[in-house]
Amino acid sequence: MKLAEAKQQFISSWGAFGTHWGINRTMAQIHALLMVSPDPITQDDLMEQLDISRGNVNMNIRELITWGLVDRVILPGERREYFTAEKDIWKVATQIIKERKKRELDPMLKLLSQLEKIEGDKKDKKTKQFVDTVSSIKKLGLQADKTLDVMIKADENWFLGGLVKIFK
Amino acid sequence: MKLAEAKQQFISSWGAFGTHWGINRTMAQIHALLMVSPDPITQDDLMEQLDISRGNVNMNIRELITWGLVDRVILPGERREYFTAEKDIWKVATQIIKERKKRELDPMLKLLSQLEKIEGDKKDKKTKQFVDTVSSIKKLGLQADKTLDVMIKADENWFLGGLVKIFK
DNA sequence: AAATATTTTCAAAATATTTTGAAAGTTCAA
DNA sequence: TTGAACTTTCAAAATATTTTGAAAATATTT
Repeated sequence: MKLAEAKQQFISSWGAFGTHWGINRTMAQIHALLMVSPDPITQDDLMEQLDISRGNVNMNIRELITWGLVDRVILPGERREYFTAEKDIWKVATQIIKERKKRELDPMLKLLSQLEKIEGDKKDKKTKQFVDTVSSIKKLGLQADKTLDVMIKADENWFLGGLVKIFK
Repeated sequence: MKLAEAKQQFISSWGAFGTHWGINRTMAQIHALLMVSPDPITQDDLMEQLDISRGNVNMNIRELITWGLVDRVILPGERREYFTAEKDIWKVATQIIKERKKRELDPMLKLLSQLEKIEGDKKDKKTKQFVDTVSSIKKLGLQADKTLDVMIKADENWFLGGLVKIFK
């Protein structure tokens, strides 16, 4: 397989993969292309290589920037903006974990705490099942929250090298 | 807050939550309702309580069954089918992890292995960046794969009680 | 076997999401 | 300050996904 073909496959699969994770296809594809591009590239490059409109590129690039996965780069003497993606995959992963935790896990835990405090007779079967379900989800969520915090703080080598041994 | 209101909130939030995870809103809502229902319920109950059509319920219930999160129950002397959800949240989590690993992680790792074997000069900057990116994603993916396998095999108490201490 | 109850299917309709592209906005060199 | 180069916005169009509901299939009872 040649580079061009492999690149296409990677971009296309990464896009499909992204849709399973609540990320839109194009955003994931832009991210994929930027990750395999050694040097910063422009919006026009992205438009051409992914065959999408200017507005689409602009929108999704900005979203990637708010996720902390892509940076704007100003090349000296150049008028146009260039873009580049974080290449360290560990940093990419922790960045994504950090953001999703903030956007999804934290609000969910907050809600579950509210719902636990429901008024009603604990002897009632329906009430009991509700509280039990909500509490156990919250418990698991809190655990995940702590575990992810540790992961975020840990450095790449510790994770890649050491974690499995601990788990074994 | 009363039970009815809390239940509504839980179902609705769980649905919204699900969409961030590639699960459709209705499927997540059905799952939520079944989780807080102490006894098995029918398709008609789901239709009424969630205000959705029969076909919709049927489709999503079957999907939940293939995910291993919901079971058909035949009550003795009853003609209609009833449905019930796994209530042990640890089992729910491991089941979801198991399925997503199979559906998403495994195929992705397979693809990345293919893409690594690209023909081309490693001294070429573009080729190098491509191989580096693909390899490091694969490495992280393999690690996640192993870690998740260990989690799936571990029992609930070990995870809920012991894991954090190890991480600290 | 016929009637009745229940479940499944799936084409069409409804809804939601993504994409486009042209106009408006911004920046900057001359 | 002007105008060319570039970026951003956003309403409308295109596309994708979800939902409906009635008909077909299946199962159960009489």
